[in-house]
Parts: sequence; structure tokens; C-alpha cells
Amino acid sequence: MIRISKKVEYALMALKFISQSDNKLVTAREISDTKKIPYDLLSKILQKLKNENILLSNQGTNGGYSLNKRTDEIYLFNLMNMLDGDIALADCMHETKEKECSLEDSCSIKSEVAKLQKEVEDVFKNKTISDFV
Amino acid sequence: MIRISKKVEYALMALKFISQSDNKLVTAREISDTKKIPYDLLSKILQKLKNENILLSNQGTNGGYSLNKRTDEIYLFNLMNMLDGDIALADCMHETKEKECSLEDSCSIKSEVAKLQKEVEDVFKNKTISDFV
DNA sequence: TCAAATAGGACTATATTAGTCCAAATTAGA
DNA sequence: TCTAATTTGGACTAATATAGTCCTATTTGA
Repeated sequence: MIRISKKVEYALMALKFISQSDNKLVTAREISDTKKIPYDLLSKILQKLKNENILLSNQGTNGGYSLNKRTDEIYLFNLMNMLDGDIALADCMHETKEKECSLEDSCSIKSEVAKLQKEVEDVFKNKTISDFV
Repeated sequence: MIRISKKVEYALMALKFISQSDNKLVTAREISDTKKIPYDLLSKILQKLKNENILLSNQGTNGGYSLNKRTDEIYLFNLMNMLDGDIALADCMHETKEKECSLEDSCSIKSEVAKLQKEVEDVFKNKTISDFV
């Protein structure tokens, strides 16, 4: 199916929320409560975004998260790759071909699927968080 | 994740195969053998395509399938809808909103996701089987 | 030293996708 | 008219991916 995962959905909501909390640190709990996002799942997502340098974090009392990039520097395409792994319309389209396609020899549609993949990627490469704010 | 299902993948291969077998009826077994596609699954797909008037079928000995439309009249977008159900980047994007979104009230990204969905749909609406042949 | 917060591993549950099995109906041809 | 080739289609199982939970450790400000 063609869909955006919950992880990415939640990340978009969280990033938008943080971007609108001018410079104040925002806690996972705040976002979870306001946006009705499962706390533990959201925590994981925020941690990931921190590790990917999208967010800055402060531990401990009064801690929280803040943006480490401008909203127009955060591409949806990259978020999707970070959170869901690389986008591959078919198994043979993974960047690192960890999954060999058993149809390889008989497959007759690969090159066109590759084009398609590029076009879909372009849609996501042309969206940043600023489009959602 | 953003991916094309096996069903659609197999449908593309099968339709391409049939379109290249000039007018001769093609059996599910032939396609399955040549393209290494699980027979039962392929059968289901061909049946579906027949019910959707993409294919014509003849039962019995010497039976098989043939195209009921020109390749440039068969849109990838429609294939995907037939085989996988309607494309919805997020739950709230289903045409028939059978799945209510529990975040509805707190959701702040819906309108932008809708735009995104339209752009992705357009990619698939602009591809037909003739692009794969 | 306590409470608020992030960090992160391990696990479970749910949903989706892929694939299999079986029996029925149809039909051409021997 | 019998048989084999074929489509038809329901019911089921298996595999995989996604979503969500639980628990404990670490950091830090007051």
C-alpha cells in the first residue's frame, strides 16, 4: 500500500508543534498530551530525530526538545528515510540491495518501476516541515 | 512504507506478458511458469482483473486470458485501487471514511497530507501499462 | 536526594500482505 | 459422454511490517 507511517505522521505533528513553541523547550509529555500521541512511541521518534540532528535535547528537570534546523531545511523525504527506512516501491529498489529479488531474471518491469520510484521520491523531496506549519 | 504491493507488481508483469502475446489466449499457468509468480496468487489477480473488465477470460480447455482494453487505457492508479483498495496516505484520507481518525481534533497536518496525497496519486494516474511494455 | 526529563533495549499486539489449499464450474476435444 | 485443461472463488495459514507497551537507566535542576 502507499501510505505514510504513523511514525512519520507523529513526527510531522511533533515538529510542527515544536516549531510553533518559539524557542521554549518542549517535552515529549506535552506533545503527547496535546496531540494525543502515545507517549512511548513519541519518545522513540523524538530520540531518533535528535540522533539525526533534527532536534536538540536537554535531559533532566526542565529538559525537553528544540529544533536544530529551520523548518524549511527538514525534508519529508529525509524524515521518511530516517523513521521508516529507505523508500522502495519494490524489493529490488532498496538502495542497499539487502533483499534480493527472486524474480530478477524474469522481471520485466524493473526499469519502469525505478522511474516511478524517482517520481514518487521527488514529491517527498519537495516538501519540508515549513509546508506543514 | 511507500511501496507497490506484490499483487500490483504481478499484475504489471502479467499484463505486460499478455499484451505481448498478440491476441493468443494466455493461461495463468503460462504466466506463472515464465514469470515465476505463485500460481494461486496470480490466478486471484487475473480473476480480479477480469471482473474489473481489464481482461477477458475463456474457461475450459484451451481457455485463458486476453486484454479487454488497450494498454494505454489501463492506468496504474486504477490497478492499485482494484488490487489493494483505495490509496490513502493516512487513515483519514480514505475515500469512504470507514476508519475514523482518533486524532481528528488534534490533527494539524491533514490539509497538507491531502495535497501530498493528490501529488502522489497524480504520479500513478499518469502511468499506464503502455509505459511498461 | 528527589522528581522531571531524556535514552534506549526488549518485548507484545495488531494489521497487512503474501501465499496456500481445496472444491466447483466450464469447455474443447478424444 | 468422459476426461483433462482451465477459470472461479471461498477459506484458510504464514510471514512480515507496523504500532504500541513496559521497564530500567541516565541526566540534571532545584
